[in-house]
Amino acid sequence: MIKSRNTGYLQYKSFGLVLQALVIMAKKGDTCSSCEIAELLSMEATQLRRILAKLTREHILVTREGRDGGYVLNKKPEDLTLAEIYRALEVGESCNKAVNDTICGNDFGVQMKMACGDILEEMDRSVLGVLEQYTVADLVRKAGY
Amino acid sequence: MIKSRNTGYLQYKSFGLVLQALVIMAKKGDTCSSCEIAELLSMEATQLRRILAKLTREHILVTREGRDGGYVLNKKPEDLTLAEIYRALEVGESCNKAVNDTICGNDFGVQMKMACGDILEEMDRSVLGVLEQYTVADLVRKAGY
DNA sequence: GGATCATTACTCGGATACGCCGTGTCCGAGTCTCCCGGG
DNA sequence: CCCGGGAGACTCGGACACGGCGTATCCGAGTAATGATCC
Repeated sequence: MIKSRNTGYLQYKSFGLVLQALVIMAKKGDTCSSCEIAELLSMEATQLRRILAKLTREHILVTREGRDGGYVLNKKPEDLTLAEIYRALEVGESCNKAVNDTICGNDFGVQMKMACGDILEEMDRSVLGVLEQYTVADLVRKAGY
Repeated sequence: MIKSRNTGYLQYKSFGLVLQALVIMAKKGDTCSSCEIAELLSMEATQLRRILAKLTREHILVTREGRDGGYVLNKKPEDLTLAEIYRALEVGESCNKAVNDTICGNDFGVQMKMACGDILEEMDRSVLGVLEQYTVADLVRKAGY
């Protein structure tokens, strides 16, 4: 078993936060600063920025610095599926990693890795299959308004 | 946003560890002490006990104390699905909770909770659907020898 | 009036301390096994 | 030989410290808007 501290549960939290942030951006349809989003979510602006930076690296968001800057969606909400977000935040990867890190390198570990690998992949595909069916626009609609 | 520390990523880790432990028990088909399992997994026996205690509470395992005691499966491996284990460890619940805890109680939060609730449930059902198809006996077989 | 440029205000993202959860270690309660003595 | 009882040993699970990750705060680099100045 690999001796690694918890790395990754934060991904699930990030997923929840990002979904909300994206809905806010989609509703406004214009650049949103991290401060105004953070206030709506009752959280720290810096933490939100750290999370949104990941989406920027994946070109889901575009940042505009300077006065009246902020984040803008790089795609239309109806073209942005939740699966893309899930992948960008590496939620599935971190879950997979969490399980795999519990498997040590001895013979038994190698056997278990073979046995679990397929199932873990199937779980991941299954979740992504669900998330492919929803877009940010769907969330906006479901949220009312 | 509820101010709560991370509670739950450990569930995924536990899932991986428990899968291995159950395979070991199924292979042996007899009572296994936490020590011998922990040694195979290169981990602390106490940590393993903490996790297996959950399965005992759910009557998936039975503990035998005293000399030559340990843990025994309460069902035949071919009747024990991975979904039961997933549920017993509350993996899905903790993921769900992680996302929901990011949603604060203001009006926007209420809207988001409505919008996300169905999707989160669907994700959970999807994962459980996959795990229903596999049993511990399948893992033992896939692990080869 | 229109263009140019310095100032300003506001943004994002990295660096640094603090706090809580997960981990490691230890110990007690409980019970099954084993061995010995007696019938 | 068979049975009962006590010692022993090994088990699980709860209690108590330590360390690392997540969080919060701060600050610097960068850029777009603004207003003044000049043509």
